[in-house]
Amino acid sequence: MASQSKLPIATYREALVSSVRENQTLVVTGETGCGKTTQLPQFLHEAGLGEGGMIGITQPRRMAAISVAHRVSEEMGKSLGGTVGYQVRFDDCTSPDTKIKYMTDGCLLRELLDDHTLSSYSIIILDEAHERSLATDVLFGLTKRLLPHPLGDGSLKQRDRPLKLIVMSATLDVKRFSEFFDNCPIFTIPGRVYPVSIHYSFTDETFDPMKTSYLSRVEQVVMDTHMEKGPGDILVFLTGQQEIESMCDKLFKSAERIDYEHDVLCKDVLGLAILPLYGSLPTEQQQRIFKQSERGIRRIIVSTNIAATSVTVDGVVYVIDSGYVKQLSFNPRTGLDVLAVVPISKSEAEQRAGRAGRTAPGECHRLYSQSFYNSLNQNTIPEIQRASLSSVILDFKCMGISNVIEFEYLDPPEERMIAEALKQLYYFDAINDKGQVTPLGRQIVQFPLQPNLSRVLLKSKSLECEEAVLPIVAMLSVENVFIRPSSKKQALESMEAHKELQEAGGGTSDFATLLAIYKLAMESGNQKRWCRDNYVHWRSLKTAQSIVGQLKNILNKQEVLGDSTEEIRAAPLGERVRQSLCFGLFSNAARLAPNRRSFRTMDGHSTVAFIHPSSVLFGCEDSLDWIVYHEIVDTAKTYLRTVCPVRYGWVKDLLPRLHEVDAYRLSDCERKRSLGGEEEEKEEEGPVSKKQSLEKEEKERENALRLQEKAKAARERYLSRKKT
DNA sequence: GAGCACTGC
Repeated sequence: MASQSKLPIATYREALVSSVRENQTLVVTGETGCGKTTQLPQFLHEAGLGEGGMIGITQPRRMAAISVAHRVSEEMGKSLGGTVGYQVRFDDCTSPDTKIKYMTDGCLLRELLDDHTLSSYSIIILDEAHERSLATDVLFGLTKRLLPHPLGDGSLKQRDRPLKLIVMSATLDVKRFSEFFDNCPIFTIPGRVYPVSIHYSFTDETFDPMKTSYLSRVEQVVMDTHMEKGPGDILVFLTGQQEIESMCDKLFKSAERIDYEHDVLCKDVLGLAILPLYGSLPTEQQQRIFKQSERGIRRIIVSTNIAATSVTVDGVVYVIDSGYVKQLSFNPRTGLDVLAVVPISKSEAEQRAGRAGRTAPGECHRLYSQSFYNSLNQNTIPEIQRASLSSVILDFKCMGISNVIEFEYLDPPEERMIAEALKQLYYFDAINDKGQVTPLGRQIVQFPLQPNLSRVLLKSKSLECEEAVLPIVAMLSVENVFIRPSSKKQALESMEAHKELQEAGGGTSDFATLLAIYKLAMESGNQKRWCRDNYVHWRSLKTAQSIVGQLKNILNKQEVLGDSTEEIRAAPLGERVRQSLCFGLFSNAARLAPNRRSFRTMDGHSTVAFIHPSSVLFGCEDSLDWIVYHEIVDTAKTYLRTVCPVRYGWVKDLLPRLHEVDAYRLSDCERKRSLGGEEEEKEEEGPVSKKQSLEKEEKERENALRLQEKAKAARERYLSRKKT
């Protein structure tokens, strides 16, 4: 209790409670560490505000939901799972007594699918809203519908008592949240953060964003900081695993050199510990970050963006910020996911700098110039505007939200992103050509999978091969299972090991390899050891195992029409598995080109692509004809990853569907619905002209961009001439 | 002949 009352939020207890009491919606803002996440739910509970139902608090991450629930139950002196509980995937720690429930945003979204009015909650708190995760953004719009008119749209009034909604966020961009909820009040809690001084390592003259030599600059700034500055750990933000590993090597070498030349470096700092930090790092190695450094040892943590939000590193006084991040975006024009290195946003830069001021005043060194900073976007583009939306759109359709274009988004995605999602859903027969959800769509939405994988799984049940397909689908939905070490010797060893696993799968398809890995690991006496010996990520495999269990439960509840005839039953298991894969992934079909090396995709884009070198079928192109793939990635070339040969006979009846309906026609169904529909005679003419006008718009946009580029280049040429 | 940031159901 003593530590609790010291939190900045304690002073505002009464004011906060009455604010919540008086308002339908409220935005609460305060820096990390002010105690809002742990204290506010307790205040509300103790004030009796949660009597009509639970107080639900969403978090973007599992770890946060679990650990916060632990802390709060301890503070309240109750056992976890009673008054205070949590729910994350695979782990429901709640009971009928639970009054305060911490959960992931994804979990609440799932719950909303079964209970459109969230009838078991009296208050919903959307925490960490500034992070703008896809699920939280969707929850913004969905919960708003539950609020009484005129705030909500009045479409859902079935709740016997109105829901209260609280949005919690760091201090940035809070006004927008309030505006979204009809200018609801904003409650600000002062935080406890130390000042961080900002230093730009470049001037405009010395900084060239096109030059990627910033790694050597990183090394120099880190070593300078180490040599010249007082105690405190150094946190370096880079973009990816490889970059981090090579930077750690570099730093290690130059630290050795300096050690040799100077003997003792800095009065208070006797040595260095150089620690890499990124998501796929084994958990034990990540744990080293949580341990405080030994006295006199300075830690240099070289990290991806994971240290900006997900992992808290204590003791950091110096932050070195590269200014870049790796970010995944979906390109609706090509249908490709692109993982690219892009400049961070201003708010991301602030977030990184803030990591230096958690325990003492700190310093942030930005490896760019002031004007580069000025040119950055204010905020990162929210995930909902970057991600593929097919799952979210299907969720909407199943919740009875018929018009997904007019839905109230905090930041609406581009219409072509929505159109692309509708098209995908139509391909899978999850919606019909009028944009209405089909019975298959209602089944697909039950699974925590990408829609195409749900379809694979459902087909496998009707072909009676789900025991083999379940692990495959699970393995496809976890992060990459193959470990690729950076050292040469180990890299060779890992390749040998992976070759053997491909052999074990029969060498026929990459999906078969995944199944073989799953089976072999399960059969081995010591899974962890087996994984280490075979260069397979144990963590991913464990997750896949849990997913298999979860999917099996859901699949058992589904009624699947058995189209399994005598003939099908007589077919070998491998055939049936491939047929299931083909049925779900047919929009990812590709055909061998006449050059007998490359493939052309059948998704309408007719992209030229190659089988990825890591595939078991790499080098066997000549013997193939039709394949389906799980992923298409644009790296050195356009590659198809995880592929499987299929028969033309399996795809030929499915493929026409890829050309049956136009994405914008589906969008039109959405728009028509918002007008009240029924304008039948316009059906023929409307969509075409709409499509044309959209194409025109697109063209105009492209032209404008091209002109901008041209002008920019001309200006740069001019400026450089002027300089010389 | 490659190279995957981070979450979540």
